[in-house]
Amino acid sequence: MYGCGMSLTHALLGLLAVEPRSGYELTKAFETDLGRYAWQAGHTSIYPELGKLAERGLVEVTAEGARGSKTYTVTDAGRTELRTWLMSPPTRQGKVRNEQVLRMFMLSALDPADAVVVLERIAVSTGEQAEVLRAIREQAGPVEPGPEGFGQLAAEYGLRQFEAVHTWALWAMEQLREPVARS
Amino acid sequence: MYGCGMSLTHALLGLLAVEPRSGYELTKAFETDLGRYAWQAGHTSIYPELGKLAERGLVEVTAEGARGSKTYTVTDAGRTELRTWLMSPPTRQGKVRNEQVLRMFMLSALDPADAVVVLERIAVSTGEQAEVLRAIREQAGPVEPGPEGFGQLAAEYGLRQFEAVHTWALWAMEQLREPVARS
DNA sequence: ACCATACATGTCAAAAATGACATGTCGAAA
DNA sequence: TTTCGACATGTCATTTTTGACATGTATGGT
Repeated sequence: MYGCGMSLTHALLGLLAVEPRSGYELTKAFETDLGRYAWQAGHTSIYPELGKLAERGLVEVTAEGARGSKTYTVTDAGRTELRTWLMSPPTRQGKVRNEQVLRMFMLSALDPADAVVVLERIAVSTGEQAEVLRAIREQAGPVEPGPEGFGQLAAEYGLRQFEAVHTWALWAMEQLREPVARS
Repeated sequence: MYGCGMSLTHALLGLLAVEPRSGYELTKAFETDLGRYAWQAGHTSIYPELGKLAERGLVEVTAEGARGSKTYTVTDAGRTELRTWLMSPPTRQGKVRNEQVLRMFMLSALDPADAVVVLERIAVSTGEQAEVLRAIREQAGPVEPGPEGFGQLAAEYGLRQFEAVHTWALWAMEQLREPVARS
């Protein structure tokens, strides 16, 4: 009976399924989009988890390089485990923790004037981040097959997410500024 | 020096700022939209946290009702703490953990045929959930001032989120089905 | 030769979260 | 009247996560 906090396990398995990497490289991956939108983790949880994964036979150390680096590769058992997780319908909804979204939900604790200030900041921030991703998309061109293509899928996901929050924030400000509509 | 996992603290403070509630009612609140999109927590973390909040003078027990229930009310200090948190610009990006989004990022570990199956499921699921929220919005009418109005803001946020993921999933399926565009 | 920086891995105590267990109340239906 | 389910609060051992600390290597600049 293994514990149920399997998400880090699968995040690691998923990254290694694309290509073998060292713990250090995996840590870097969590500092980009993956960690920003999907799942954050630091090296202090990644290294021990890699050890457990190796014990369970889901990954293997296939090379040791300079500066003591160890390259991990996913095994067949690991691939099976990952596919099972991805293909299984999410029975109970997965864990969700997002501090930014929490702030939005807590807006009701502010008076409307303060809420508008916070919404304004959200609108600016998401607008900028969407702009960055749009620029990246232009450079990349059409979606190609293979791992890079999948990366573009994730980037597009992030872009649409930011755009949605951006327009929502603008809409919400409008609602708060406009006094209640009279009949 | 208090720990830095302050999000549950502020979630509780924010809920109590709208109206006084018991631990049980707060737990229920985390089982709805708040827990689904923003921050999940069970009663086993809520009750101890309420105790700590009371110790720090941020909330008070203002009534004890039937079946041993205790109604907590936020104090002035609690309101100040909450406002400080909400109005402070998010210096380093907040913690993010979302199992669903993680699955989307890990799609690259599947072959395109399997990925399309998963995307299909996401599209159906988000489409349904968006439909539910749209129905709720129709019943509720225009956004009004006060706490209910803010609740509508959060609902609209959820709706737009689902719509964005829905159209993204459809788009992504299109990309995967269509073989690479020839020049 | 020295130094800063990025590379690279780890431990460990403390804090936080989870799941299992435990206890008891109140109202309504059978 | 008894039993069921919702109400209501809690503990506790285990697991998970974090932040601080610790160690050492290769590279490029000065």
